[in-house]
Amino acid sequence: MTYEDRLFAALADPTRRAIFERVAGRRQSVAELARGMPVSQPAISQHLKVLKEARLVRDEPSGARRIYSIDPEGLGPLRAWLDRFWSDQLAAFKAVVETADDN
Amino acid sequence: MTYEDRLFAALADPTRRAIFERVAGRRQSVAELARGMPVSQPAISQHLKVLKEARLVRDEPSGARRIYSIDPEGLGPLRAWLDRFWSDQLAAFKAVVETADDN
DNA sequence: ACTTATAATAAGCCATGACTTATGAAGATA
DNA sequence: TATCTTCATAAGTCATGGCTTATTATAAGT
Repeated sequence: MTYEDRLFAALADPTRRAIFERVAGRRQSVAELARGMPVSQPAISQHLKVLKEARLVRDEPSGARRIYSIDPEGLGPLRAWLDRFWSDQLAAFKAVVETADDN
Repeated sequence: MTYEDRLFAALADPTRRAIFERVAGRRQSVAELARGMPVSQPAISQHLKVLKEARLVRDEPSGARRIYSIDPEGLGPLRAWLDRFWSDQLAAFKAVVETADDN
């Protein structure tokens, strides 16, 4: 499983994406996340593990708690991938599709 | 299942992403895709169906074949989502994380 | 008309993944 | 030390999803 695979897979689950968005909004602990979401604490921990392995979040101990925050560079590869299809190349391709019709 | 969910889910599978990338590179038929990939034709069709429902590809009949091409606007929502965490906001957040340490 | 090519769908199999409850480890607090 | 909180991991359940082969429909070519 490549790094890119892990990244896309991590973002695929809605609950996990919600966790990521919360963490991105404000760094917080596991219990705090669990309180605000309709799943158990272990579920949260499991999601955080996946997000961490995809380098989307970092964690830092703070006493008995563990504070999770966004990893600023984690979305870099996603943007890089996206940019391969966006902008000029895509616009050009779009034009080709609309005009030409060679079979 | 929301539209965003469908988009992320569609991109999560490596095989499906490979299909999308091929189609983005050059519009082609199902058989053509099947020939170049290590899965069966029905598998390709199933993936294309998911990609189409996520609005990532379009299809157009051409005789007995069906030509699939990229949908230029399909990646828009992904970029929109990404931009919510990128740039200014993320840079600012990164700075906060690195300087402050309020628990 | 018959055969071939193309592609979608149906049905079934199997691995993966998202969740649960139970438990244990590590720190904080009395 | 004893208790409470916090969090990760283990184990088990269940649904989903990606694949296969089989089949059908449609179009092309002979």
